[in-house]
Amino acid sequence: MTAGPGGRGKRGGETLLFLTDEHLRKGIEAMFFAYRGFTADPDRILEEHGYGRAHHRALHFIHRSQGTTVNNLLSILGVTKQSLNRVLRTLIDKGLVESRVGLRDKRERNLYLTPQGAALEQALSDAQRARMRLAFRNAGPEAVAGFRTVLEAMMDPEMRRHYKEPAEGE
Amino acid sequence: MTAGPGGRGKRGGETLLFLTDEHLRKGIEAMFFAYRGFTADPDRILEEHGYGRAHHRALHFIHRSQGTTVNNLLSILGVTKQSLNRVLRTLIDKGLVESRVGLRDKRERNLYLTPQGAALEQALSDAQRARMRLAFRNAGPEAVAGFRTVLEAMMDPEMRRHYKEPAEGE
DNA sequence: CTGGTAAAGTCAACAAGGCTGACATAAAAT
DNA sequence: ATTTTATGTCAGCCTTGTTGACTTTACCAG
Repeated sequence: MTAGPGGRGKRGGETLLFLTDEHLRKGIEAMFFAYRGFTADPDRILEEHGYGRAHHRALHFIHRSQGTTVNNLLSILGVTKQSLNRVLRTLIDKGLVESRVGLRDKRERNLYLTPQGAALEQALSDAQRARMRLAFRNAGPEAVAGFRTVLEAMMDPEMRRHYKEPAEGE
Repeated sequence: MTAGPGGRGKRGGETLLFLTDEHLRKGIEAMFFAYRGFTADPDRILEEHGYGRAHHRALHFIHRSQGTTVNNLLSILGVTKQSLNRVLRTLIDKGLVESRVGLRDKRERNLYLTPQGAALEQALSDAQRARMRLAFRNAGPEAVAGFRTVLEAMMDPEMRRHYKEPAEGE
């Protein structure tokens, strides 16, 4: 039905793409299985501490942009504030995250990792990076570049923005 | 504001392969954001029909290997039989999947998509393939090869087996 | 034939993490 | 002075994962 032939006669040096449904199905399954591997190691660590994947995501993005606001985190994570709040509350209660009243705007809360929170984030991302480092090394530099290029093309534009501008500049 | 405090410099041990922590972090975020895009389109369709992502996965792998057994599906999906059964039951009740008693082994159930199930699977994978096709086309053939190589290296070995041997040959 | 094992299905209870809706407070903006 | 914004919270619901216990049916080995 959807047997669209690849970019036949692509301009420039681009060779023709062989985009059969079968080819694309393999790509789909690759995403599925690889994502499982991608989350497996952190998941194991999180479980030991009684946290979940949602906590990992919050820790990650707070670490990436220390001092970020709740609203910014919401738009990156794409969940409701009630959902994020449940996670954030436990992180704050357990002393992994600190919430400081905003300086310019006192309605905002600026989020920071405490030393304890930074330690867990470190452990999680060490585990995740270890697997990715191995994968990258086995695949080689060109494959890595291709990997990044395709993933970026697969993002929603909104998310691509968050990806390319890690800062909370506004 | 882009650089957090104490950003562990770009002096990882393996500088030779440019695998800095920063580089790896970008890879991690690429996976996160891209996976969201990857599931976004099917999710929308599923919601209209009152199904969830778990139903999609079941439909996908039954489609891929028509006649597969419940046990095989369990090992691919990596969930408990109670969890799968809940999903499978609704798919069978709603007439999307047919469960036939095994021929060689009557304890087994061989799973097939009904015309109705095949139609939904088609709609879902059309949507998912459309996005992937665009991403592949924009990225070019070399990037696609790299993408596949890295993802495969990121899978757990067990899952790599399921990935490379789509049949249920055991 | 019989006892053990395997495949599938089911019930019950629970947890994580999404969601909606309603509402409260403080601070900023108009 | 009023409205809007940022945050937080309560309550309830849904999906999808988990454990544990148990049943039925069928295969298989002794």
